[in-house]
Amino acid sequence: ADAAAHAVLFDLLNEGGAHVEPHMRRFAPEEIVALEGDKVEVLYQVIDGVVKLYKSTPDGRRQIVRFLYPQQWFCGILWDRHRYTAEAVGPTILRAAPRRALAARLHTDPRVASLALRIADRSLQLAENQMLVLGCKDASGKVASFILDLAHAHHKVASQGDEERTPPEIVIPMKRADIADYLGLTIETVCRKMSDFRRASLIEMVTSSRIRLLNENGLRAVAEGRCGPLH
Amino acid sequence: ADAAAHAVLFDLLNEGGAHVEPHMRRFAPEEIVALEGDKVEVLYQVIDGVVKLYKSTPDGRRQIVRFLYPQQWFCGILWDRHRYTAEAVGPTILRAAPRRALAARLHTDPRVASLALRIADRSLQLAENQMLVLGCKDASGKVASFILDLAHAHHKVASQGDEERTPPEIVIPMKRADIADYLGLTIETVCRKMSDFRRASLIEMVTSSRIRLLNENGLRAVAEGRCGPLH
DNA sequence: TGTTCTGATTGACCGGCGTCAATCGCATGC
DNA sequence: GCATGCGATTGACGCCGGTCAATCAGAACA
Repeated sequence: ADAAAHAVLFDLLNEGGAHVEPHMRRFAPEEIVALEGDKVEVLYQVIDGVVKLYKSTPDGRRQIVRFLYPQQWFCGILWDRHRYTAEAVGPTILRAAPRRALAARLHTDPRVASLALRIADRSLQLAENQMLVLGCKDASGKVASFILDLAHAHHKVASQGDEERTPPEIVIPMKRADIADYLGLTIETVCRKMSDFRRASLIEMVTSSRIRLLNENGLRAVAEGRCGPLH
Repeated sequence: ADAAAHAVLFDLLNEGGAHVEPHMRRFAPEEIVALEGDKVEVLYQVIDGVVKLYKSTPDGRRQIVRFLYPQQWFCGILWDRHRYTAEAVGPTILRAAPRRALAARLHTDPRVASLALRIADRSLQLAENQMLVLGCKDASGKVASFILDLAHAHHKVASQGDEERTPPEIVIPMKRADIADYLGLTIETVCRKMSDFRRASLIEMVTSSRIRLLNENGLRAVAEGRCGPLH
């Protein structure tokens, strides 16, 4: 339902009088898409890959506010300047649309405003959920929550040989440092917790960036704090 | 600029065909305004007092997502159900408007959609800033940031005798437990940090709920992490 | 296939913050 | 005035997670 809203916005843009030509842009890993504080000239939609949005503190720390997955908009129609930096996690393809074209229709076309509202509201909901994770959960809970979110966002790759009765693989597209900056932890703690989960047979690590959920309910128990320390 | 948007929404509601009669409601301290999960029937605007919005975890912890101050909307036009609980901090007066009246005009009146977008976007910005605080800052930084936010939100009470050259008082309307749940800390840590600030002459505590900024730049240094421990 | 580099993992150590508990301060009611 | 109770404050103590450092694993490249 959310993905639908994101997909429709571009169609709206091209219909009617505004003959806008959105164009694709390709980004390399670690490449900056937009810099915090820069003017917002262009809105992006993720076509393929993942983008991280982060704010930096004066003392060099980073907080990743959100990861953007395919279909989702990097959308500051109302913003004069970017509130955070957008950076490609891996090789990424984005669709770009000039902000002015959409901003102009914001006050005339209720459908544009309504869709923008829906997208902003979805962003708000994600931010609120993340605040709960950041403020209430311990390290184990944070990492477990993150893995479960990944699993249910359908960013998984079905296991090729489906003959076996093993759960599908989950691809973790970002590196440990990004996970740490997203969860308010350090790289080392993220690693340790994932190793804990592996030792407790909650997950299986195919590679460091591909895992399998062996015990989803157990992981959910950890995420919700019901659960002692994993000896 | 933000307060203006909040104020205008009600005028929009009453103009035109919708003869809506918004009515005032009075709430006692700790009184629940809306419960997480309940249907959203009514939208509220704070007239006087402060409201806290919080999510609860299965294990009894709370995360206060935001404090609402006068003029601000508790606004889930798009929501089927409340995403968090709203509770009055002190004696509070709210103005209520039926959600249907606004939701109906969302898809026809661009001004309603545009204003709702502006409010949602502002909420998003506040949530993002709070994520930075929750994820990146230590206890001192969190409490210092909170005090500075209060100071600049103009919720201060000018000191009666203005003859003296002392900074104006800042009223802290919520109790320590609420501050703790907002910052992801415990009551004790909040107390300790405020005592640290007092001992370092960064603030003066007139009462436990009324303070004065003695050294705003020093407090900002603490908030931004530039600053050793306050011996 | 070997080299190199980046990222992931594990270990040792310790300091900040949570936990538990006692005390204080202030408001409210009898 | 005195009792009661809630919230704020301070102290003691222990553990989780940050810091520093070493090692491992896998990808990229010649």
